[in-house]
Amino acid sequence: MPEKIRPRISRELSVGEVARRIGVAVSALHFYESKGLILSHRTAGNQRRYGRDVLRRVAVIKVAQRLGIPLATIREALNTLPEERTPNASDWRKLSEHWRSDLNARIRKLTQLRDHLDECIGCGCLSVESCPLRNPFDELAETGPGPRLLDPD
Amino acid sequence: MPEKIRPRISRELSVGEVARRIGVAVSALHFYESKGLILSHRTAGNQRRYGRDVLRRVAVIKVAQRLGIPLATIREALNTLPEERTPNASDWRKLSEHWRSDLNARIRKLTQLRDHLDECIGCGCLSVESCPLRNPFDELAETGPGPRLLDPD
DNA sequence: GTAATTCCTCAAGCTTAATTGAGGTCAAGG
DNA sequence: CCTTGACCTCAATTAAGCTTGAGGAATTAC
Repeated sequence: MPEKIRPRISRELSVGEVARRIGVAVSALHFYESKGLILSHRTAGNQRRYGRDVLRRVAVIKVAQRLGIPLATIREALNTLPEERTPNASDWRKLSEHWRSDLNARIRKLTQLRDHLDECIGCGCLSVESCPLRNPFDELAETGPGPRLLDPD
Repeated sequence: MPEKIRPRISRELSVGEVARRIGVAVSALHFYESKGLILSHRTAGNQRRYGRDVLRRVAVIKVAQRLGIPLATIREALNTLPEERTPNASDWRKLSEHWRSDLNARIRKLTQLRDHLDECIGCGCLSVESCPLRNPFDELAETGPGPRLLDPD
């Protein structure tokens, strides 16, 4: 046997390849693995090898982070993906639906804040009870009854 | 002189009073002071005393934090307020204007992200070059030339 | 006058999302 | 064979925004 199958051509990826291809640091991949967001198996020499779908997973992690979702929450969402098979388009779509309502809520909140900003900072009403900017409970208003601003979705 | 003017009735506030009235921890007020976001003077016994406008300042700090603005940036904004007199409605309004464009940019970004979410996570396009979700440079598009989504302000 | 609060300072700890470095191993090319 | 370069683990460090605790002083309440 003069030569093994060359790993460069196999569909398994090393940590450095994954890092280069999706533009994250190797240390970040180690970190994501330690937090349970991605999985790898090891070669005989204890090096990580990833299946191709890790590229998609990490891409999704980066997108979710831009949405402001913490890693722990991203991990939970990723854990809803099937483990027994490679996730398909429909699986990924479910993820994005999950986050879309979250995103809509956040957009709504920021929009509310913006719309009250001048009004409330300019005036003297910055009290927790009366001011829509200060009231920490308008979180509730987002999911509970009451008026909705923008994108009731 | 049977009794000093009672500090409770004076317009000066102790750190605990401020904390209770605006719903933050005393330690947070200490922290804001150490970071230069608020000022106090001291009694003969070295205790902090605040002018009334600290209530407004801290309320504004909390609102700005809900907008996602880091304390260092909030401090810079607060430093544009006049020191020689108590800030008036117009001074505060300038602050809110400063943050509004910031806010609009953030809302725009989140909205873009949302609009591409299904499309891009569902499909196979999550590459840094081609995908609007993955492209880290669409930050530039917000301040540079090119199409604008929502609220060109 | 004394007990209960409240306040003071300073240092250390917490969380998130990583990065950096030390010390050592693995793999590939010449 | 031997030198790079990529990889390994583990511990420490970073930054933001605070909180917690220790040890002690000031203020208020009775």
